[in-house]
Amino acid sequence: MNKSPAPKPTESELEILQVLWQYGPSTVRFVNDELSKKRDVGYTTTLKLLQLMLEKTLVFRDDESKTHIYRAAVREEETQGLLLDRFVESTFGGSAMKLVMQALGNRRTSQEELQQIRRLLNDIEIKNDTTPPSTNEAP
Amino acid sequence: MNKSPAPKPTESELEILQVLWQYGPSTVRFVNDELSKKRDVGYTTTLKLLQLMLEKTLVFRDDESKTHIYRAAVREEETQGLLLDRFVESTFGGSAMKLVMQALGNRRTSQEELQQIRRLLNDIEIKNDTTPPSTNEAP
DNA sequence: AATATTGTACGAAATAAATCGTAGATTATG
DNA sequence: CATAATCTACGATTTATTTCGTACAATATT
Repeated sequence: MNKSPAPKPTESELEILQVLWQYGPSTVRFVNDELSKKRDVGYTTTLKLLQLMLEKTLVFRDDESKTHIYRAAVREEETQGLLLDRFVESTFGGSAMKLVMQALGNRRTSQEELQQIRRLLNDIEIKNDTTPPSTNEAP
Repeated sequence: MNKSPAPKPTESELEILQVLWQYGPSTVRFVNDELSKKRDVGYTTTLKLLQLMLEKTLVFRDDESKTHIYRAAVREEETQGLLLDRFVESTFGGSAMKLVMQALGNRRTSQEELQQIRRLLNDIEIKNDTTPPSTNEAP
C-alpha cells in the first residue's frame, strides 16, 4: 500500500538533506561546497553519498544534463519527526516530555521563543478541545 | 584542569547507561538480562561493551568480588543534554525551538503535560527577569 | 575431590558508515 | 583540434561499532 519503505538517513546523509532542504535542488558541487563550510569533505565523498542516497530513495536526481541535479525525496518535517522518535526512544527512554523539559531547561531561551511556544501550546489545547482524542479514551 | 575529557556514548552504550541510571550499580548479568528484554544480545557482548565503557570512563566498576559491579560514571541529565546538543545540531540545524515545536506539534500531548510545560515556561521567565542574560546582549 | 556453573579477558570476525583514488566520459577553452 | 577542467561511476580502504568464540579462573554443587 505504501510506496516508501522506510528511509533512515545517517548522520552524513542528514547533513546533505539539510542543504537540499534549505537551498532546494542542487548539484554535487554546490552541496559539497556547503558541507565544506563546516568540515572537511572530499568532492567524491559527497558524490558517493548522494549516489547511495539515490538508491535508498532519500533523493531524486535529474540527469538530463551532464551535471546532475539532486533534490530531497523526503520531507523535512517528516524526516525530523522520524529521527526525533528514534532519539526520544534511545536517549530519553521514550519520554518526549523529558526531552522538551531538557531542551527548554538547560538552554537560554529568549522571551520571543517562549512566547512562540506559548502560542503553540494554546493551539494544541484548542485542538484538544475541538477534536476529541482519536485514540486513547479511558480504557 | 578538567578531569573528564569528553565521553561520547554510542547507541549501545546509551542503552546500557539507561539501565544503570534506572537501576543503579549492576552486574553484567543483570544489565544483559535487561537489554535482552528488548532485543537479542549475547552475554559476552554486554560484557565487552561494559569493559570498553570502563576504558572510556563512562562507567566505574567494583571488582572486589569475583562478580564485578558496574555503575554509571556520567550523570543522566548531563549526558542527555550532551546528546541533545548533538541531535539538535545535526537534525534541526541548531534550532532547539524547531525541535520543541516538532516534539509538541506532531504528537498527542496530554492536558497534564501541557500544564507541566506551562509551569516550566513560567519558571524560565521568572529566571530570565531575575538574572539578566549572561551572554548575548544586543551586539 | 571431581564436575558443572558462572564469570572475566581478549582477540577477532561481522557490520555499518564514511572517505578516497582512479578511470573514463563530456564539456569548455586556448 | 588539443588540452584542461569538470563530472560520474565505482571499487577499495579506513574507521567506528557491535557481536561473538574461546581460554581460563573462581566458585558452587554433588
